[in-house]
Amino acid sequence: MEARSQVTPATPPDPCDAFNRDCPGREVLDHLTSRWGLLILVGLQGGPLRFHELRTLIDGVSEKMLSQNLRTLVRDGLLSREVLPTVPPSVRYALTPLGADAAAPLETLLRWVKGNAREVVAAQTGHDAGAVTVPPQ
Amino acid sequence: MEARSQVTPATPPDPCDAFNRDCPGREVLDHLTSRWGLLILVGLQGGPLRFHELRTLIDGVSEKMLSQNLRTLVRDGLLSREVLPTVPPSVRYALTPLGADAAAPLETLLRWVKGNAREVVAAQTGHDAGAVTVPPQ
DNA sequence: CAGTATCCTGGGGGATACTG
DNA sequence: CAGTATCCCCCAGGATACTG
Repeated sequence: MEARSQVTPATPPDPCDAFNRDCPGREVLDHLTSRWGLLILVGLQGGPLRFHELRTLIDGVSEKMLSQNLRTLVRDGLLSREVLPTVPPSVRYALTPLGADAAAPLETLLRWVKGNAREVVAAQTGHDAGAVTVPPQ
Repeated sequence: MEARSQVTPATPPDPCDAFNRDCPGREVLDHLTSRWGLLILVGLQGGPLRFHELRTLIDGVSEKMLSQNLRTLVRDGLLSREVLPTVPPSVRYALTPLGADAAAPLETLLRWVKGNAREVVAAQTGHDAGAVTVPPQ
């Protein structure tokens, strides 16, 4: 294994660039940036939450979508799922170390949006106003 | 207004939290994290590109989707679109300052995926192997 | 409480063809 | 070259109902 010095001196073994269609990163990226997946990951940064707590936190998500996304993220190794042996069963979802790692840039993104959404909306309306295809006479 | 001081003393004027369903940030977030939107923004970090250059860079995108996403991002004020008066018309897309600002966290995310996609894939296969519903025998 | 199952609809998104 | 228009399929995702 260490005899491979001739091929690529210092090139990191990363053929997994999302700009390529066959890269597995495409799928991972889709999970991370899916509308609900992103909010789940970031929402869990404050600590573990139960199903219904997540449902409450993430306004507008349906049970189906929440459940579906949770399963995907657990499968991806980004979340852990722990069933507590209480009488009404309760399940606790938490970020794995890998998930916490992924959540960080997502939170940065979310914060950017929070701070700049209004500016974007302003740009939209400005654009719509300026893009008059039919100049008045 | 000040008579309502009992409710929330020092609430920051940011009702635009993407965790709320009616927040305009939801839509902005969708544009930023859409499969092609993200790659366009990050792809333009190296400098302006023309339509077909983007099409080549972003493997697998159709002309329709590229065009559609470009229009959306221009409208959002994240990209600029400049038509050059050449004989075969050429169009140059570039990040606006706002767009460059947004692209930064997206690039961080993309780099994370690039570095950790394999680990996620490994988690997936491990999960699939462990989740044997029908024990062999 | 924490889901799964089923039905159904809108639109994301690909392929192809045409235009300025 | 840089798109727009059209057709069409598939599935994300909501609503509702049922289960352990």
